[in-house]
Amino acid sequence: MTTAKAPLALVGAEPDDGYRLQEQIGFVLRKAHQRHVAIFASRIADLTPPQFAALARLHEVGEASQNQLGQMIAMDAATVKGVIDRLRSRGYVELKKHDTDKRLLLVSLTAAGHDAVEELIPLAKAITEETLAPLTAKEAAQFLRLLGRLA
Amino acid sequence: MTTAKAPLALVGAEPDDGYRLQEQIGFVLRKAHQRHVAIFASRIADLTPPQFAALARLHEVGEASQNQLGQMIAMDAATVKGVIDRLRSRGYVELKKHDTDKRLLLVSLTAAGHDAVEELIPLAKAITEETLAPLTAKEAAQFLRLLGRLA
DNA sequence: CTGATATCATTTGCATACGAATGAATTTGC
DNA sequence: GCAAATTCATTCGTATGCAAATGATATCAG
Repeated sequence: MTTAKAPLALVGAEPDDGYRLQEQIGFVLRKAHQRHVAIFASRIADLTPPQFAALARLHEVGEASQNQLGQMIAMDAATVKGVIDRLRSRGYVELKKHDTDKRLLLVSLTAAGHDAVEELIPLAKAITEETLAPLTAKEAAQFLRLLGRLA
Repeated sequence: MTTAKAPLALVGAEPDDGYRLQEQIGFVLRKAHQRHVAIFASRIADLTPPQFAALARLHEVGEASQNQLGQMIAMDAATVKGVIDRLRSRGYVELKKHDTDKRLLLVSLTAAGHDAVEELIPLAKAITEETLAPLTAKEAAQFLRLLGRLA
């Protein structure tokens, strides 16, 4: 039996021993996300990515209850409420009660919100491009495809 | 001029018009990260990913100042402090002042922290595997390689 | 040596993010 | 029809995450 504490020139058969944080998907995912958020902030200073996601989705679908919107942008009810509150205080969205179902609070873009989204969409595309800049076009497409399967 | 509001059976030559949140890297990255955190929580209930990252890094390097540790796990000083505080209140790490440089606060694992990391490392590997499960081994390797370039 | 700079830890304020609890309103099951 | 289960919005508590300010300490420049 081998009594060596550390493998000397190991033959590639002992994958269990080393643990490197850099190889853990979560750690790298977190760092990539951080980098993206920084790029976003440098180009769109007055909105956060979640806020923009809410506006962009409302621009697509027109109107939704808070819960529905949350599902559409992967946010739980508590988080959505905070995001919508802040967007409302800036005049980008408005709330109104549903006609028949008194539980629902419908969210929609104001005119200002609509204008803001349309102005920001080109910037958002540029942000995606800058985030993917370290990759070639082919790699970026591959990456987006795989990332989509993990999300 | 065309007055149609929506393109009817468009020929695939108009990439500028559509904006789909699903295609924005940040949105998908955020969702993938959320999914990973959920997997992590289901397997390691009593630590968060950042807390585990701090423990794992200390396990690698032995001892570091708060700022150094922050750089090693991509956390700013304010965030590190909170994470270390919580780990300390659980007895996983301890702090001591640097001998000569009175500004530095050195962080290191306690015996309990050391044991915890070694127990959790196999679970962390399983978490990475589960997160990458939607991909084949080849795709996962490719994905990790590309993600590393973006992080 | 000393004033300017830099570094470190800390604190505050704001913004996600989620679990859990709550009360109001709706839908289901029988 | 009506009790049970569900849905919705809200609130609370905890945990990142970052910008900015602060005070203590160290280093650097001249």
